[in-house]
Amino acid sequence: MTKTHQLTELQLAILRLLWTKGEATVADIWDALHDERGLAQSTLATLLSRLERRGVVTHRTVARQFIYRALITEADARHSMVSELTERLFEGDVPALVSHLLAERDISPGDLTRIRAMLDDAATKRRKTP
Amino acid sequence: MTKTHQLTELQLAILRLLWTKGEATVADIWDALHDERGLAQSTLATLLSRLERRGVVTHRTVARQFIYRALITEADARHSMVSELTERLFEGDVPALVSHLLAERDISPGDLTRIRAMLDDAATKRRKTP
DNA sequence: GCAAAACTTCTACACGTGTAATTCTACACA
DNA sequence: TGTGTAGAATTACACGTGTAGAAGTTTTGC
Repeated sequence: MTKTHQLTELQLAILRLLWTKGEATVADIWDALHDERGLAQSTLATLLSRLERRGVVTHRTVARQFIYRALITEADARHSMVSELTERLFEGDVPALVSHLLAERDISPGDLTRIRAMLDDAATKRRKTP
Repeated sequence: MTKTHQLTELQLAILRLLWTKGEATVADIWDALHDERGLAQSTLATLLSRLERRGVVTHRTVARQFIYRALITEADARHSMVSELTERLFEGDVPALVSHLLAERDISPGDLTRIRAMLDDAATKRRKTP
């Protein structure tokens, strides 16, 4: 999965369902999404088949019903989208992105603590697994 | 500047020039970009006028030549794009994004040090400016 | 056996983006 | 005064995405 996957909000909403459910039919996805989004089933069917053409999902057929499944993991998606953003906006400079995150007000003191803990953890792991 | 600006790579390339130069004509931008991208001036003119329609740039006219200037700052762009990504991919959980960054190993030990220093700095500033 | 239900597939349209040729316009120079 | 030219405006097309109605197909309930 070396390719870079740029995914829109709606595409991610669909993928999130597939990631949590493992597999889902168009009807399943419609059930989950149509309340807040009010989309037609045919809309979702179109989206799914386009995602399949892109190699992001696949399906098997059971009783002539399509059961979709993601071909990329959430980590794949996160990795390619975060890398892309870091590249585009911070010339690949990860600390610059972190700095931006810290400078923005949308991070609480508790978040700071959590981040520090992760940092310690990461440093420890580094030492053990070089 | 509350609106959310999603910008593509090419749009950002143009904006970066405007941010560093302050102002630029289509020809200026063409000079800077056409080597690696090989774009026609009319392409850039189209892009600029679309960005102007979106309120991202503006221009003044001097000797019937358009001199463009960005209406949003680099910080604006970073803020809206990073927020968008954090929302889309991490349900707004900033530490989760940082965690991802740390786990993804495209970060060197030196980066870890830099990040820790920034963290200390941020914590200090917090205490002073609550 | 036939009609309704359940799915998939086809077709269509609007909008943003990348891309650029062509046309329009106004000024400067001969 | 006429014309070349520089730059802007117009027009065009392909592609991805969101959106969905319509049409086709297979099952199944009566």
